This record gives sequence, C-alpha cells and structure tokens, in this order.
Amino acid sequence: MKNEIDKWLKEAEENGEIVIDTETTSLNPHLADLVGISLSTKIGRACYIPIGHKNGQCLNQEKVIKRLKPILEDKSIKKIGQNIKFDFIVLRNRGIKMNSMEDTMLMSYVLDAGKNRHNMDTLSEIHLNHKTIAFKDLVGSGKKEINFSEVEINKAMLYAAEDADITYRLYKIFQKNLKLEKLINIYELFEKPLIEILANMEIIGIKVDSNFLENLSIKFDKKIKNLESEIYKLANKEFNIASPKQLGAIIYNDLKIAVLKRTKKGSFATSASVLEDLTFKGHKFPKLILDWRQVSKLKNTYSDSLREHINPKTNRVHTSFLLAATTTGRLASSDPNLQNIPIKSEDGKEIRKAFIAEKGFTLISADYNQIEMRILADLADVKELKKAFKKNEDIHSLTASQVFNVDINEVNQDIRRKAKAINFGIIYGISQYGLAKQIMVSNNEAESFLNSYFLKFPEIKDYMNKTIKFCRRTGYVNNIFGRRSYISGINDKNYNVRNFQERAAINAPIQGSASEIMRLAMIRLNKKIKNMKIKMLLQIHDELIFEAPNNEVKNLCKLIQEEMISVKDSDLHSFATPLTVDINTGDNWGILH
DNA sequence: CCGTTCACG
DNA sequence: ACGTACGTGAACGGG
Repeated sequence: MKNEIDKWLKEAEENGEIVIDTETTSLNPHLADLVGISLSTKIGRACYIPIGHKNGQCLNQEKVIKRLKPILEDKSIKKIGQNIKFDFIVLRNRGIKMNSMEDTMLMSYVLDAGKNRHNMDTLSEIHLNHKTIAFKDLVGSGKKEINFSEVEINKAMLYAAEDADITYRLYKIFQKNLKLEKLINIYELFEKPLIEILANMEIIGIKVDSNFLENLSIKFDKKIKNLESEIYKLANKEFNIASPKQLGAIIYNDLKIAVLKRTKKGSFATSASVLEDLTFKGHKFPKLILDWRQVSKLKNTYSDSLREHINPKTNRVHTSFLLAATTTGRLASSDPNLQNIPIKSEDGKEIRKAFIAEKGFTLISADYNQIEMRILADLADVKELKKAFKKNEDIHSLTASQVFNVDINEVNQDIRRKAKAINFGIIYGISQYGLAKQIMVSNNEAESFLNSYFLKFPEIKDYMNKTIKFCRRTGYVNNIFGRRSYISGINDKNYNVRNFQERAAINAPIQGSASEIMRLAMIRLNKKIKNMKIKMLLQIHDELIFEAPNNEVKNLCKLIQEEMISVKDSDLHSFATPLTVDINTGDNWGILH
C-alpha cells in the first residue's frame, strides 16, 4: 500500500504538478479532521487514501501525512485544487505548509465572475458536461445525514477520486482560457497570492471576550422583554413580532395605523423605511417595532451567535474569507461574517468592544479614506475631483458647494448630507427616483440636483454612458486593473431588469478597482510583516485590522500607512489621485473609530 | 428552500 | 408609466 502512494508521488515529481483534494469531517476547515485524501497525476486517473473512516481498513494517518509532507511542501511541484485554501488550512493544522498552489475555483472566478457560480458541481456541468456524484448522495440529508467519516470507503473513493480527476480536467481548460482571454495576470497577481494570506488570517483569528458578550446578551434581553410588553399592550394581544405576516396584520388590519402597503410579492410591507414613514404619523407602535428589531438583531446575530463561534482552544473567532463570492472582486466573509459587525448605533458599537487584543498587544485599524470616490476621479478622469483630492479637500463639502452653488465655507450640515448622498448615489449608478427617496426630496428636486452635479462633473456622465455602451456590446465591464465582471441581463427587454444591470455595470469597476487596491496592499504588507510579530487579522473591504506588540505599534502604524498609500504606484497602474489612509489603535475594536 | 429584514462597506 | 440606489451573509418565518 505504501509503495502504491510512492508511485503517485513519484509521478508528481516527474510532472511537476499534482491534484489534491481532502475529505474531512466538517465543511468548516478550522474544525475539520482529515478523513481521506485523493490525488491525481494524470487525466482520467485518481486515487483515494482513506485515513479517517470510522469503518473499514484505513492507512495510518501519521505515516501518510509524513509521506505526503515533502511533496506538498516542495516549491517545484504545483499543488492543484478546487478551493485549495480549505485544504491548505486542514493540512496546516496537521503540520503541513502547502505551497505553489493553483486553484480551479479562482481560475473560474477570474474568467467568469458574474456568469456562474464556481463550485465544482457547476463547473463540471458547464465545462465537462458531466454531472458529478453529489455530496448529498453520500451523506444523505436531514435527520439521516451522516458524517463523511461514516461513509463507506468504497463510496468515498469513487466520490473523492472523481473530484480530483475533474479538478485536473478543469485546470487544463482554465489554464488555456486564462491565456486566451489575457486574464492570466489577474489570476497570478490578484488571486493566487491571497490564498495563503487569507488562510493565515483565518487560522490566527481574532480574540473575542465571551463574558462581555454574555453580559451584552443579558442587557439586550431585558430591553427586548420591556419592548415586547409595550408592543403587546398596544396591540391588545401577544403575537410573533418577528413574523412580517403577523406584524402586518396588526399594523394594517387591527390598529389601522396606515393604508395598506404591500411588498412586490404582495405580502404586508413592514420594512424599516416603511415603519419610519409611519412614525411620522405620531403613532408609538412603529417606533417600538423598529427598536425591538434592532435589539433582537444585535442579540440573535451578534451577542448570542458570535459566542458559539469562539474556538475554545484559542479563545478566538476564525472566520472564512470567500475569494470567489462576489461579482466585483470583493471578498466576502462567513461562519461568522466579520465584515458586518455593527458600528452605526450605540448598542451596536458595544458588540465591537468584545473584539480585543491579546495581552501585551494592540489592535491597529487602517482604512482607505474615500477610496471609491478617488477611483471614480481616476477612472472617469474627473478634473475637479482630481484637483480636490490633490488639495486634500473635503469631497462632500466640495460637491455641496458645486451642486447648491454656495461658497465652500458656507456649506452647512444639511446640504453636506445631501451632497454625500449624491456621491454615494453616483457610485451606485444613480437615478433621480432613488436619490429622491434617500434624501427625502421631491423627484423634481432630485433631478435638478443631479443636473447641476453633472454640469460640474461632466466626465462622470461620459463615464456612465461609455461603460453602459461597452457592457451592452460585450456583456461585461472591466475595472482599472483589467478584472472582468459579467453583467447578465444588460440587454434584457424588461426595463427594470435592464436598469438594474446598468447600475451594476457602473458600480462594478468602481467597487472592483477599490477591492484590487486592497488586495495589492495586503500582498505588499504581507511581504513586509510575514516574519514579524504583528499579524493581519481582518479585511473589511477598505479597512485592515492588525494585532501588534505594544512596543512596536508606533513604527508599525507608519509602515502600514506607507505601504497602503504606495499601492498608488504599482507596475500595473499609476493613479493621478493620491490615496490616504487613516490609522487608529486601541485594545478593542470598539474604540478604533 | 425562498422571501423578508437588516447588519456592514 | 415604470419604481431600484451597489456589493455581501445571517436569522427567521412559513410553506
């Protein structure tokens, strides 16, 4: 049996590449134990090494790991996988530091973001016209679902070997296509380096104070109970507040607070924006619901759930960063999502205080200031915007003075707020209707704001028209660095679908270019700090969180800031607009802003 | 398993 | 006349 493995590894050395796929006890790589490993060195042929099945004859785990390690750590041998960051983390927890990794999921993402998903079942059907053995067929579903370690070895072998073979076939196809489409650089420079960087961030995790969260839960629970009794009193009955159906019946049928409003699909409309309108009618009920919703959200999604994600061995939370989830190049985060931790409300900010630095360490937050507006200035070559950023002016105040025709020193809070909403709207692909709703002015007013906006910044209108035109012709848009986002439905005959896609087309290059800048910054920073005590912990789109030894904080802040700003001038693109980075430090995430 | 709601950038 | 701001993930209800 051992000679058998040696044969595969020898072929890997000869070919300079090997496909690897790990089967484990969990889809969460931080909790997963190895059950088996499949390998392929030639199309149409793959093997399965069972090492953790509960039933049947397995090979000795330690011996297999020891035998595989030198090959997986040999830089001259490519390791090819589908979502290989998962396998990297699983193997890293067993002492193997895999390198020279290739990932078919990321190749597909670079080629086809926005066109289809990038899981193997989808890719196999699209590119190989082959329906794979489903994971569900092996483990079942619902009550009868079993763990992968309980799957019969013979069945697991067929499944795992198929996956390795399909991965190899996909790799060959994508390799060719990336060159053909001239997208190989995006894959090499923006995707591959992130695999190990993100894996290490996930493995390190961030420390979370469980007791602090528990106390918050108790505090939130009291608030919820108080609100509930008030709500039931006004409703004259008890009901499930979390059910829009029941809530709508109370609002529109029992209390008759307002004329019936429905969602697109016909159910009662009870969203925050609707309830906010109703609070203006002087009734106490909608406000109570809004408060209840907010506190319930904080308790259910954060103070309760976050505690369950704390790894008892590390006292830290280990998220998963998703590299191939968005259509624009942004990352996503899950299990738990650490990119949407509350900040806007006072109660919400409390959650952030639970994220703390290790003793003797400090958290450092570094965020790009106004990165999307800066990219827009560059992307659309907006003279006035570029000038303003070079002079380090407040961009919303400038917009306000231009749109509302007042001196920049006479901009008040109200028109600055409106100007800020316009700037956001521009990035999202504005409509007068959307703007009107957002800042609560009439359609006509919103229209006149936009007219004077485009008069002052005519290049932005040109960019929008040009982008949509390009997208209609090609079906996709490019960002500054050449990443492609497919926009399906840009030529749809349905007006609403089409408009929606047009806004997405305008937004994708802006959001996407910003995400690329952050990727470059992470890669540069990683090179600088990889042998230091400071650790990169989180990325929240335009912000990075680090944990650094107290006595090094001052110097490291400078280093981080310099590296992030210097991305402005890379071999790939040079910005005329300067980047600025705000730095904050503290012993918890709550005081970083 | 989908729709609704809401947390973030 | 139409009626949505762009990109996500998680929790929950209800069929």
